[in-house]
Order: sequence, then C-alpha cells, then structure tokens
Amino acid sequence: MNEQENKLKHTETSKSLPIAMLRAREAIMLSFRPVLAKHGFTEQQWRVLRVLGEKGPSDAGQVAFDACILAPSLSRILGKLEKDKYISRFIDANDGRRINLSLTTLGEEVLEKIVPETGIIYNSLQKSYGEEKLRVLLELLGEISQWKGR
Amino acid sequence: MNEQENKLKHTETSKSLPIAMLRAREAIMLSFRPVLAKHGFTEQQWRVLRVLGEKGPSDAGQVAFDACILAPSLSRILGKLEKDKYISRFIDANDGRRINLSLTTLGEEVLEKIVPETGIIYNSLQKSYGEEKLRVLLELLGEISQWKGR
DNA sequence: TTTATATAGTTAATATGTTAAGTTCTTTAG
DNA sequence: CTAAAGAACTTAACATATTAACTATATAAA
Repeated sequence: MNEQENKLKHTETSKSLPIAMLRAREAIMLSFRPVLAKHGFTEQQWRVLRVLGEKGPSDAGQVAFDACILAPSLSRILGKLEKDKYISRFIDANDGRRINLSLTTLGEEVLEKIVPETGIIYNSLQKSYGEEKLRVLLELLGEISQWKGR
Repeated sequence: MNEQENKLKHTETSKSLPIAMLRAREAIMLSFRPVLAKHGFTEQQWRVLRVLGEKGPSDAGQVAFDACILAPSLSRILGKLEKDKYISRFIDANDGRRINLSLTTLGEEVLEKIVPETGIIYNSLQKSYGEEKLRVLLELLGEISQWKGR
C-alpha cells in the first residue's frame, strides 16, 4: 500500500470504525427491535429497564452511564417509564440532587417476560457467528471504549 | 458456568453486543464530533459528504445505504446540505423516481479541508490501539453486518 | 457563615432515528 | 393499452441525540 492509499484509508467508509460499528449494530437491532416494539418499548427504554433489573436500584447518573444514554434523553425516558408505572423515582435522602430509580413490580414482570424472547435471538446470533468470535469482539470493543481520545 | 448464568449472560449489559458497540462508538465519536462541529457539520451530514466524495455521484438510495442513514432522515439531511450548497440533487434522466446526488465544488473543498483533521484523530486511535487489532475488529464487525437475523 | 464553585437533573432548541402513510414514476399482469 | 403491484423518495408523527442554558442542592473557600 503506497503513502497516498494509506493516508486515505480511514476515509473509506468500509474501513471506518464508527460506520462499521453502526452497520453491525443495525444488523443486530433489525432483529431485536420488532420484539421490543411488540411489547411497546423502544430500545432505549428497554436498556433502562435492563440496567435497573441487572444492577438493582440506582441513581439516574449511574443508569445514564450503564445504559449509554445522555442525561437529557434519560430525563424524558424516565418520565414516560414512570408514567407507565414501570419504574419509580424518588429523591435520595442524603443528597437532594440525586434521583434514585427502581423497577416496579410491573417493570420486573415485563423484564422477565421479554428477556427470554431476546435471548432466543441472541442465541441464534451466537450460534451462527461463533461463541469465541463473539467473546473476542466484545473484548476488542471493550478496549476501544477505554480510549481517551486525542 | 451453570445453566442459569448462561441463560442470563446476554442480559448483562457489559456483555451485550449492541451496548458494547454503542459504548465503543461513543468513545471514538467523543473525539470526532468537536472537529466536525467546528466546521458546522453533524456526524450524519459528514457521512453523506464522505460517501459522495468516496464513490462519486450516487442516487439517494445508495447514499442511504453507504452512510447507514434511513431514507426519511436522509431526505431532511439532503435538504439542508443542498440549501447550504454542499451538494446538488437532480432527477435521474432514465428513472423519474430516482434522485442523483453529487458534491458541489464547495462540498469537495470542505471535504478536503476536514479529512486531514479527522485523519489525525484516526491515526492516534490506530497508534494507541494497534493496527492489527483494528483490522481484526473491522473484519469481525463486517461479519456481524452480514447477519440476516432470526 | 457567606460566597463561590461544583454536581445532579431538567428544560429548551435543533437534528436525527424510526415507523407509517403518501406521491410519483415504473414495471408487470391481463 | 390499462389497471395493479412495486420502487424511490418525501412527509408526518413521535422518540431520541446533542449541546447549551437553567434550577436546585451540595461542597469548598474565604
């Protein structure tokens, strides 16, 4: 590969990491979204429910980080999830700025109902793609996530 | 790992592929977005310009695929890019439904001005992460993109 | 203690994501 | 040739993404 080609490499969309991640993610979400939609949830709402189910009650900042959702988006999502009674939010006793969140019984119920359905899809992916490859991919993505930029 | 743990594995957000890709992508975009913003572009607008620069004039459907943007979003983005004179769009002579797109001279100029700046960032990532790892990651993501779902 | 600064969330404004419906043009069945 | 079906793009409606400004509380400095 000559100098010119190397300089332009990252401009090729097929070799652009952000676009590659977007494409790959989209291929997967194409299967997941209909399942969530059937139950009336968006992927973001679903991430919030899963995070709360996995780590138990947390404050909004923690959920925002875990679900990879920015604070302004989370605020609106929480408003809807609370209105629909999937979660409850209350001010922290020790820090009046902090909002604690937890699943309601209804929230736990839908979580347990939907998880098996998404599990079927994920298992199918794992089967056709390979468990080891999947492990490597998660590892590599995890390292990218650590990048502090420049 | 027992049966119960295995069943819940994909529910752990740290091992969820869609979330892992989201996180990794965000880590990278955190560095890229300010550069694009400095020039007044969003990442989606930038993807459209890059795709047109890389493959030359294309119809809207092709650009939508290449830039990984859904048609409705692309319509709005094209409206803005055209208004700002970065691209031109005209109806295909052989198929009245199809819209052909191409960069204007101004579009080519901004592309050539910004690409080197993003290149610096990408090279930094490549250096700290490793060229070989990056290649493997792109390969694995490419395979995921092929997945037809189930 | 009073002021300054920082933190956690929310609200606002603009852009994009997502699904459904609508338009216009093409192709195909009859 | 004509009506039906399909394709490419646009518009609409609602949800989320992004950045900035704002509110309330908490902590640190003077």
